[in-house]
Amino acid sequence: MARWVLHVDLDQFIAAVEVLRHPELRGRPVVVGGDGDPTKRGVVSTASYEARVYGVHSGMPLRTAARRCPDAVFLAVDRELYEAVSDEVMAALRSLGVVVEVLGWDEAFLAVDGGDPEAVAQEIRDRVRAATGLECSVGIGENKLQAKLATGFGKPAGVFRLTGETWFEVLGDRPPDALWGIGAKTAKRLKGLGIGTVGELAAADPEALAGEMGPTIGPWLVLLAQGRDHSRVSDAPHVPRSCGRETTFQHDLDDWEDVRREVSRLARRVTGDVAKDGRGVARVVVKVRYAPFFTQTHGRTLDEPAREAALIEEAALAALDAFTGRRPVRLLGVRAEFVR
DNA sequence: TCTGGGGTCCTAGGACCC
DNA sequence: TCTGGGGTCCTAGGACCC
Repeated sequence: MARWVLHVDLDQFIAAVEVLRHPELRGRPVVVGGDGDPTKRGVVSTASYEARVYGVHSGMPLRTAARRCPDAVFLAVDRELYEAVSDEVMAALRSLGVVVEVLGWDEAFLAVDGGDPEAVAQEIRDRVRAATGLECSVGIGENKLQAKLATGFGKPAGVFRLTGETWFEVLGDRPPDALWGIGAKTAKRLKGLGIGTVGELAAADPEALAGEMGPTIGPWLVLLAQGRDHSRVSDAPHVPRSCGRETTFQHDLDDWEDVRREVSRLARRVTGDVAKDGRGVARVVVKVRYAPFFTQTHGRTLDEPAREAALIEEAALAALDAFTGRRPVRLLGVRAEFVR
């Protein structure tokens, strides 16, 4: 195993890419999300640092962002552009000749040998800037978990090293949801068990937590809090387990005939994605989110793996029949699971 | 005041089988 | 009145991440 893991994370990636193509926006609050219209349903994908000062952040409804920062420039999400720039970033990282594991558009792990990881981190920052004009931050750790968490302390445009030696000094008194994989729900459950910090979680009994949180997750949480992680940095190409499409409607769908028509449309879009993949589909799952933001799913397993549009659409409509509620619908989704 | 779209993995309960 | 126990598969829901 390489001595060091480096985690590279682009700073405000989507907003920064938009500023690159609209240089006149540099220094202004920029919010990218939805179709760029903050009066519509949608959330913030990324806000520039100038917008974050106003309390705007990822995941926030666009309407809320517009209220908090009325002077912000709102832009539509442009996936193809971000994918293209992301490819340039990853190519710059691979030019170092090390194993690169891509994690979405704007993040990667690198396995690095040698005694001066800070020098490698600076080299990474220089190469990414030269190739794309973008700034990134780099976390250095003895494993992926340490490196990933280190990056947050290096932002923006910095480098931070987090090791087994400094782990508790840096994270011990923080709440468990500072960790990668623990969110608000799990943090709240842990709090109910008297565990309020990373240090306390690290000292918890894995067996006892298995009883509370499940046989796999319980013991894993303790390892996470101890900063232990034995997973390798891997450049094996990612093989998707499923592919899906979903839509939130600007106005809730009241008429179930409209719902059926939209499910058919989504199923045909998914069929298009499936055709590009080439593998067969084993199961089709339909998701319905009703107006009060309550979500249900139902699926249909195909008699045998298939790629034909008619069969996938038929399975989606059959799955839709399992929904008996006829309340207004705000979101529909169709997901195809590939044969394993 | 509202809450996207793309995913992954784990859990719990029921069905089913021997 | 009592009605095992273990293993596996399937399904829906939950939590999390970018």
